[in-house]
Amino acid sequence: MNVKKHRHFIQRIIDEDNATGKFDNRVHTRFPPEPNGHLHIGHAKAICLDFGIAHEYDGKCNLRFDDTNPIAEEEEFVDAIKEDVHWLGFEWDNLCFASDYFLQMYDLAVQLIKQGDAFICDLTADEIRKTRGTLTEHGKESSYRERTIEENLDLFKRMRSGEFPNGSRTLRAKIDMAHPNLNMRDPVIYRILHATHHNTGDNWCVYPMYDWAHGLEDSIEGVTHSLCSIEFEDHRLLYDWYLDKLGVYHPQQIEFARLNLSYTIMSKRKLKQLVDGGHVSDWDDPRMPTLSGMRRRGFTPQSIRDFMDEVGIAKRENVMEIEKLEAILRDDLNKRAQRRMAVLNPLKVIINNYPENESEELEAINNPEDDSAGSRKVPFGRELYIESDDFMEDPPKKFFRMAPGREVRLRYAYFITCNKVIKDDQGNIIELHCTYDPETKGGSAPDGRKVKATIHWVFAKDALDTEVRLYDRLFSVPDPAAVDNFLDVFNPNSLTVISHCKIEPSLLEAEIGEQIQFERLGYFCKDTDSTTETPVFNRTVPLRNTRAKLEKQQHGQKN
RNA sequence: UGGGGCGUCGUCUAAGGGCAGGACACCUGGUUUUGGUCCAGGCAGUUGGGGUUCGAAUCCCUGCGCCCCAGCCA
Repeated sequence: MNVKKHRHFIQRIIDEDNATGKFDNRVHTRFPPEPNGHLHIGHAKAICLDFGIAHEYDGKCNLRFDDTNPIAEEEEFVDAIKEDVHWLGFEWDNLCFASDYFLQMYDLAVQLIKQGDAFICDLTADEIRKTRGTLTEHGKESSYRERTIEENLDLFKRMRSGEFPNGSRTLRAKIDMAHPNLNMRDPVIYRILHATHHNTGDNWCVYPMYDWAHGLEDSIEGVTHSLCSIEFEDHRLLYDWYLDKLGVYHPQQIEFARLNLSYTIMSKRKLKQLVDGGHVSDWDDPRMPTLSGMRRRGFTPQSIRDFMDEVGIAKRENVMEIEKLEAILRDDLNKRAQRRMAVLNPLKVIINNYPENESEELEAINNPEDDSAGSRKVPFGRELYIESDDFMEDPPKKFFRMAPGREVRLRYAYFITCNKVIKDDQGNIIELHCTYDPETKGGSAPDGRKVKATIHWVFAKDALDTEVRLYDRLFSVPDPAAVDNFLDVFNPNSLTVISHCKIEPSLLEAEIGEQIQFERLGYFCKDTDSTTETPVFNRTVPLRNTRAKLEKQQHGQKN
């Protein structure tokens, strides 16, 4: 029992800090999204870490919007992010906005100027870039670097009051243009942006840069461990420099590797491109790796949290296989989803020896993994629909399902045998004539004879007509981010819409988003696009299918 | 080429001087009224070379490889 759980490097750091009393044994984290798009599965890793650490150490975690760039940010995204964090199962201690600290940040910038550690620079963005130097060459100091403190103070005040146009001046830290870390070469602290901010409106026309803002946000909120992704490692030096120069409370930044998932992308910029370009319906398109998309697709928050436990926390670059996510999803869904029967591609079956105009109700188990889910009645009669894939007129060796003269079981119903195949003019199979054995009611034969297959079905008279949407991976290659143009590898078959599917009538009561297993097919949920006339179901994930896998392998060998 | 990081089964991740373990994937077989679930078994790894040590994935030295940084984005 009592298995010693592995502690990842961040937990070890915190354990050490608590042992030495570095932060008075407080643990306070924050999840700091920029409201410029929807959260995705990569953010879920950070959310589970930030909130998980706080919970584990009986500390606090803030939800903080890092809203320092009014051009990219929207209120709509603030709401979406809050909804997603809640849905994932977390409750923040404080709801914060970087923009609430704009005045404090401004005052601290004034302090920095007064200390002689910052100056107003009149160089254009282009000139700053050209004088920054390169990876191997030093930069050149700005000609405005030695302005007097008084002049800097005056200009900064006038920048704030709106006297100057966008891009005309910046406030820059005075550090070292020869520094090997490019972030230390007199980085910009404030830029002029005459833009309306979602939170502060037109109160400001100067906005702080990330490096300046982020450390101050952490400091103001009393954050102890500021967890961020690995690309900010280079920025830690500057994070520390600002906090030290200012002499304010100094949290510790710790970096970890972000999550990558095969066959998809995590770049918010690219996801936005998919939305804006109409390649997907919206941020919550069920194919998207966004939390809103995954929710609509039918993922449970539990499955995402379980996945993050498997992902682990480390610094090395990683790509999780999408198959692992699906395995964990199925594991969760298998336990919680009720079973129903649905036929995606209907083939009519007529049971000739079943009395016309009669029907009966048969008992079906709702979830074999959960006795408490009970059972239901499913209607049965003379005319049924079965999956057209479940019949082959001339079956190959390993095909166990229905074929002429072969007896199979209709799940929870009877054994039936096909004795006539009806075709249309083009030779397509349109109907099967069968006989049933009344002695096999419920699905077992009193004489003990066996069948090789059990197939699902729906009673034609009571079947509901529905649309089903099948989803496949968004991209056709494992690493779409590595391709020149990721749109070139967008999977054209990522969405397949099937109409006139037949589902059992009990599905009328399904709620939007409720997870259901369509027996032998996969896990599905009712989509928000459903209307009273036409319910729409999303396939969350197919069942594992060794049959299809084998067929695929055999097919691959032939070619 | 400057700086910052990272190298353990195919993929993720443990082992922090003492039997290289787990999960997913893959392969066998069993159970089964879902070709699902479940059960049993199998395959498979320490970036190269030196050194320290009774003992090295782990410590040291030295190669090699990969990732990030030259936004007035975050």
